[in-house]
Amino acid sequence: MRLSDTIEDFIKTMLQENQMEVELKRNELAEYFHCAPSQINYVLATRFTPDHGYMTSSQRGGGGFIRIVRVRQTSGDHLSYLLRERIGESLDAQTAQVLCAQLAERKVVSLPEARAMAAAVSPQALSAPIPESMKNVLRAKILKSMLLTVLQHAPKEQG
Amino acid sequence: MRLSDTIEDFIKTMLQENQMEVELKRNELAEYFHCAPSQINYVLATRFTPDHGYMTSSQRGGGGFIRIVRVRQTSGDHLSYLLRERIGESLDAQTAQVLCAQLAERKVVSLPEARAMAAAVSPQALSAPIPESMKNVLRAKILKSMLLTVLQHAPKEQG
DNA sequence: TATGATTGGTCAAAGAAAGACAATCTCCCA
DNA sequence: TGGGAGATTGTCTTTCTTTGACCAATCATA
Repeated sequence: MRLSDTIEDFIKTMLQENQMEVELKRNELAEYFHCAPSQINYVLATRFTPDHGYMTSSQRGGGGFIRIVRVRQTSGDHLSYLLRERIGESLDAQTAQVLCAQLAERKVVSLPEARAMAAAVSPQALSAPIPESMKNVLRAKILKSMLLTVLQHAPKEQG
Repeated sequence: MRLSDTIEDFIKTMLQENQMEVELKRNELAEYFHCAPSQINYVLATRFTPDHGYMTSSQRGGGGFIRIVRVRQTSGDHLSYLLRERIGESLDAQTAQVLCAQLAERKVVSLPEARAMAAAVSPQALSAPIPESMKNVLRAKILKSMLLTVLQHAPKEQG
């Protein structure tokens, strides 16, 4: 397994043990995993972004730290956020996969539905002789279309 | 026997020994068979396609791999019929909608899944400045991709 | 209040796979 | 025997990971 994945798992375990919020020391963690400190930043940048459902902040200097918080949102809010703000007119394949995974994790849609959505906007599904930019536009439309359909048939949410 | 056939058999044996799912290293396999790494891609492209009932994915960079998953066959090779004959290389919007409805009716997929699938290949989802023929090709690919993914995770069928 | 120690951040280069694609090569068959 | 489909190879590109050098902020303390 890749080091970055190991570190990712380690942090996620810490999060679960600490009410989805954790503070860590970059240098300590790097030493623990025998890696460059900047590798920690790499892991955060690629696996703990807002799209992944996390917020990070940090403080330098003596007693410095990195704080990671799992963001909570009601499923309805998340859905409208995706439709209104996040997806937009164009969406690359990678981001699309991340967003679909989050839909399931946040229980906005069921796991099978999330899988179907991810499949619909995967690189394989859209492999065709058209420019990547056009594929990204299609991705956004396809995903929105599916989300709207889910929304239409979703059971009404309790206030 | 041709090398490609040998590699094909090798992978299929691996699949049977590993619950129809396997991860391999392209370079390792190429070295094992004393061939160019790209030959592995050739084997995958010609013998492990969605039409053949396989889904592949991969990861580049350090610790990279290629994953191959065999989708469980439905009775009487119904899946192969759906992929090859019913969907084929191209599918117009109307036929796609009918097909999705049928998939739900015949319990090949659940109703929410069918809705998502229909939404993904609707005219609205694919509205873009590309020729209709291209859209139809995309429809077929998108639908196949979703169908395979859903069936791949479907509960085991009773004999 | 300056100053040095203590952290974390940024960025670019190096390394490690896999993908894309074109150029050959083989083998069969009309 | 010549053409074409399929098979093989080589090369260049892209993507992801790891590392390291240098920068910026904060704290402790003189």
